[in-house]
Amino acid sequence: MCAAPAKTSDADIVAAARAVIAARGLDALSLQQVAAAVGIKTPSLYKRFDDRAALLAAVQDDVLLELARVLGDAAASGSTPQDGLHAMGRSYRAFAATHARLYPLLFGSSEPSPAARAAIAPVMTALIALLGAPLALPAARTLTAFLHGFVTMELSGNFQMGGSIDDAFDFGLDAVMRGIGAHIMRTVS
Amino acid sequence: MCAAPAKTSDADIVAAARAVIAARGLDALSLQQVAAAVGIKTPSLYKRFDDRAALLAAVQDDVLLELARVLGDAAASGSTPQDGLHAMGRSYRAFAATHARLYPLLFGSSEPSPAARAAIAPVMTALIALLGAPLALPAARTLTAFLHGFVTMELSGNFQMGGSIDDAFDFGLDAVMRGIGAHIMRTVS
DNA sequence: ACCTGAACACCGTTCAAGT
DNA sequence: ACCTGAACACCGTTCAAGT
Repeated sequence: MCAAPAKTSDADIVAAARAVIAARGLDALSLQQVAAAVGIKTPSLYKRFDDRAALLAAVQDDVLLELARVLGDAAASGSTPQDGLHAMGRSYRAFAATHARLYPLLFGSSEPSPAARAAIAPVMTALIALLGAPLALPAARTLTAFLHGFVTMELSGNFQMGGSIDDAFDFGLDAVMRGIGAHIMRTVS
Repeated sequence: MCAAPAKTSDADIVAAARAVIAARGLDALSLQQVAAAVGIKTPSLYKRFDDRAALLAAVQDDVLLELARVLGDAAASGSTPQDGLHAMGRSYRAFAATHARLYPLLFGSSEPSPAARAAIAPVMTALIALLGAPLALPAARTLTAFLHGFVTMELSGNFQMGGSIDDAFDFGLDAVMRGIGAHIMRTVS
């Protein structure tokens, strides 16, 4: 029933694709390189992944799961929800810097994935503890929008007016955290 | 000296490329389509633009100049710097929604362009008036990071947890504005 | 069941040749 | 000066054929 033994595996292919993207960027990824890296020919990839987009989605999941672990660790490192959120914000930026060429992949596709849910879960948990359920969702969107926007612009070189980008991030993270907190103060009073 | 009269112009080519991207998206753009739209053959494009990237940069400039005008109008519509900034934030999101498939082009390249400077100029002016020069730069980066991140995630369909995205944007813009203001209050006191 | 060679329709880009 | 035909080196994808 198995005349041709498998030369590789789904996980090997994902790892090879991830390595190519990490080294040369998403645009430079070709299925030929991935196939060659795992020792098969290009058409064989289609036995395991529907198309290029499906392979990229698998790599995206792989990276998102790693991000979820990093953010979970950061959340656990804080003694208060505020501390945890601050640590997650800093870890997020550090993760993006470490995986600069992988990062654009994270927001490429739009289908809801368990990996994406896992990545935002610790943020939601901390915000629910801090602000309560009704405000946690818009607050999470505000925080993730800031983090994603900042990191994207930083990695793309879009901060071109000089000054310290580290300082801008610290300023911005503080401002967003305070803005979120100020809002609950005002609506509660 | 001019044996072959020009069938088209740089501006025509940029307009055609912009129209294709607006209709079908950046990934679907091919130089063949652009050339056909202006009535020439593909290789002729290389007499006017170095390569595909140069053409995209020209389209990016075209869109950025339009954005600069929209933001300038919004800034002028506010009677206070705060009002102007709020209006710019809302106009920015509206601009992105109207030009959804063009928007990803704006943050693609990283070379500093006069058009990009023109687009952020009204934001910087309002923030200098509001916070003073030293804080204006990190505040501008915080605000633009939030706006760009929010709009990117919204357009990519990355807000997948239900709830009103309009409400989240209003909440977030208020929070960021308040966070920026709160910071100056604290450092000034 | 997994892999491959060959083919298809497309890309961006170059360049000698036309007018 | 501007345009074109032909060619080049690449893509992603399909499919019949091998084992």
